[in-house]
Amino acid sequence: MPRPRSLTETQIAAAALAVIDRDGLAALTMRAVAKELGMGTMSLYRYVDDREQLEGLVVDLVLGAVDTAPPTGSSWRERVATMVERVRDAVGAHPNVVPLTLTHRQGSPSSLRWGETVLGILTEAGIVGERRVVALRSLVGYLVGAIQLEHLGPLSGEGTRTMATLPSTDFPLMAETAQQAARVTVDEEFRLGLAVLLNGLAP
Amino acid sequence: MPRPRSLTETQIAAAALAVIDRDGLAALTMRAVAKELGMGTMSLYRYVDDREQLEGLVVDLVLGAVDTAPPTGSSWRERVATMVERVRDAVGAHPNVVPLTLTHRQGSPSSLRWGETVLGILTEAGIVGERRVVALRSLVGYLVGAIQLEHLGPLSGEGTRTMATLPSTDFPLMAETAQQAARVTVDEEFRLGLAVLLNGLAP
DNA sequence: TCCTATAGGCGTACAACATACGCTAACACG
DNA sequence: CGTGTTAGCGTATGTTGTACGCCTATAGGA
Repeated sequence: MPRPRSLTETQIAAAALAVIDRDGLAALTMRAVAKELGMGTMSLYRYVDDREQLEGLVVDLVLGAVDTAPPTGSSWRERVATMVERVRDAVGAHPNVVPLTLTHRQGSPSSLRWGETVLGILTEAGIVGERRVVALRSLVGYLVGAIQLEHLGPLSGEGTRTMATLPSTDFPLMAETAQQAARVTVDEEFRLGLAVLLNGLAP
Repeated sequence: MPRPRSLTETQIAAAALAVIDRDGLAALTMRAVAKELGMGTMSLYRYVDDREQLEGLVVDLVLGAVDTAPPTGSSWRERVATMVERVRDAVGAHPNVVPLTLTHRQGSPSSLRWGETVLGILTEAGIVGERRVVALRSLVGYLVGAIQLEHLGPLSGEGTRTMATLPSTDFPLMAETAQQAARVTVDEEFRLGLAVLLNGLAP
């Protein structure tokens, strides 16, 4: 009976994501998103209660791109690693949204599906009960932290270079480690750290 | 020759931290901090270039409370765990600053001292070279991620309760895991996850 | 003792922001 | 062809970070 909506939540999230990808996270304003959609600013509020809700939609969109189907791989470690790396890749495709992924609680369907798949792999591997709780928690913790460090942290890219030029007298081990770290790819570091964690899950 | 400064950076950071602790992170405005210091708003800019720099001072203050002296403990794992938990405790004392700890690159002296001490323990344990790089990176990654989840994430506190009331038909393992997780303390989860990681570092 | 250079303190001003409110017009259904 | 509902939006408000320029407190030299 009433006038139909002309926009879907996905379209709105896509517009916001386009703004973020193009102009950075600081450029995410209600005005900018509305303009991206070709609407007036206040029209956006017909679809979204709040700026915070808009940010949530963006996170959902990015995380929704993660393939949550159980991967086919030989060992359970490889399969879990694949699941973790899928999230890393999805987020890595939109580096500017990284800060949002934390502020916004991920109770989204994508996150649930992802967790369900990972728990399935762990269960097949004989990890159940409290050990499974800790395993999932550790994996998510490492994933979140590593993504964060990769995109904002001191140990990656520019930060490593800065540390490598430290006064070696005050922090000799840090300086040495920074130089060694420069010879390791960001991808390798992520994978190797994940391997350490998976290794620690062994019975 | 000129008029002397009446405030130290620490005093400013403390005032900002007081505002954050009392009224939340959203209440951190230049006006609020200035009022907390009993000054006019613009006077703050004599000491700080930017709001971002002010946030950096707050993070430094919180992280500066971490004891970076090498702990006395039997095994190297225990000593590393102590170092990691010291950071968790320091940040946990001011939960509202958690989002700031990530946005702001930690090249602070406290972080460097902390890293140096941890690297020392790892070196004593015979972990050197690339393995040491990966070890430090994993530890920091887990630390950052776990803190984040603990304070903003879906797997802790209220989030767990929400998940426990999920439709068990769609996500049976997630629902089961959430119920099991409810019987594990947040502290226990953090420590056990850390133990998994440390276990994985074994040669 | 007074003078002066320097920098601290702050009032005002402005642009950008999120968002409340209320209007008008478009649509679906009878 | 009405009529009710809602989309779209113009206007207005309060809050934010911060540039600018004034006044004044202070320390060192005269």
